[in-house]
Amino acid sequence: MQPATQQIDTSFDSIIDELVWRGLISVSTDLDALRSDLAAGPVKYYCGFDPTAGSLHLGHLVQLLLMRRLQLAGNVPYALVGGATGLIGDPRPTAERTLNSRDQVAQWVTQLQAQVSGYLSDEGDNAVRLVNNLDWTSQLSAIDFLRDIGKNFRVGAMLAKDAVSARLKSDAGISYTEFSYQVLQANDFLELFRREGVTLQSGGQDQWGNLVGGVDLIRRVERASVHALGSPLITNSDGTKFGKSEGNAIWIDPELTSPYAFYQFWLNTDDADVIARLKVFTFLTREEITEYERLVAEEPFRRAAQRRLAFEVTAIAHGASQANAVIAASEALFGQGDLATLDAPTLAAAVDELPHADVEIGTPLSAIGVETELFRSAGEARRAISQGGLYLNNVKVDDADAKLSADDLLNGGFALLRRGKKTLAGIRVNTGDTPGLRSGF
RNA sequence: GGCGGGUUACCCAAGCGGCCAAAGGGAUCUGACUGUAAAUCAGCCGGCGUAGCCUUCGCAGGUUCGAAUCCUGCACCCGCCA
Repeated sequence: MQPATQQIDTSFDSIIDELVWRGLISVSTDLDALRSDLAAGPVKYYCGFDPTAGSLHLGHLVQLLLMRRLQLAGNVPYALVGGATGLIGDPRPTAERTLNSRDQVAQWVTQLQAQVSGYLSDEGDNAVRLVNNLDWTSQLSAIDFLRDIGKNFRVGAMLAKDAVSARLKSDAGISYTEFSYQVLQANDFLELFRREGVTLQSGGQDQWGNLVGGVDLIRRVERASVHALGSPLITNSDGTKFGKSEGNAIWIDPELTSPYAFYQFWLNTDDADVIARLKVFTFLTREEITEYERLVAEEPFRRAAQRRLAFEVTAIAHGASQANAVIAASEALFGQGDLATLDAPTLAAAVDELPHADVEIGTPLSAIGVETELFRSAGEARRAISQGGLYLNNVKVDDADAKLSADDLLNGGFALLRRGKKTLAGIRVNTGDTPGLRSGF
């Protein structure tokens, strides 16, 4: 199975029209002005990613794909990783951030740059440029900052920004450090405008205040009119937060969220959301997505749209071969066939995709469940078993004290433990070929 | 610097000497129904575990037979005044 080619949909007159159709623009500066600038020739644009963790997550993926679409339309992307802004911290609506060490932030910058460059082409005239705002911020003295930059900002306007006013109203208040964040980000836009001629910044809707901060600053000091695009926060139709599974973020780093878990996340997309997700997260054309819209309406039980979505996004993030491997594993594990009929290599590959444990015959199933993180504690495991929520090789486990026996092993010495309907873990048993010595070291 | 208010389990939030492992809501989780969906209903929801025990209510001490609840000190947060 091959993923869709990354391309723009030529049935649209302008890339802007495609972005609007995909639901990627919720707020913007003058769209018609931007449309004509884009029609006149390649536009240089940027989006910033602050290093607040060692990996980007699905919220960032929206921005990366928005950037990619603009790049496919011939424009020049500048991917900014905020080595400076990451040291300050964007005000969250709820509470003050804990500052991370400089070493930590520097390390995250390196990691995020590597991730970001995987989503944007580095070939041709409009290859991606990686920039770091620490390059122009680290040498700035407090006096320069206050005289040259700060003078352009009115406190009244700064206080009016949603991010700041929300915090002022909350119990947490806001530090001067975080209050200053918007100045740094506005200055980034100005620097990129001056140095590189960047005239468009995109970002999430929650960044809108910061985006227009840059636009205003450039208008004020350079007398130039530049653009900003804000994409909507992706929300689930049932009101829960998008991009979380069991309360944990879905990361694009395969070490943090396995490709299998990543694929399963998308596969479980709600019918009510799946078309919107195809628009945002895949390169399928309008025509193809319209067809899936029909399929969801007429035969939702086949879940064709979810399957395609899961495959496409997994391929974008982890590559086509990994996406196909994960599909094969999912089909083996969720297929109708008897697990006992699966051959050892198929099982081995499937177990490899799952959290798994190497254990010995006689280990209590509850302990295996804890080791594979199916459960947080033995008590939770016992509780689940008593509620009928644990299965060994698709057979419900009745006894909270049940242990793994040799009869439970499938081909190749594997077994499968399942919590609830769809959370799986693999069990591998060392079949005793190795000497049973437990020499001290 | 002064005065007042606050810090409870994943989140919000009650409790104000024993009936408190701690109300209520949300989230997560499990079951039924299903399409590895949604909605709905039911259960669970600190740890170990048959009873029972252990660790928790910002931190450290103290009073008491007994403290999340009272006292002292400390830290942090919010507001008003200077």
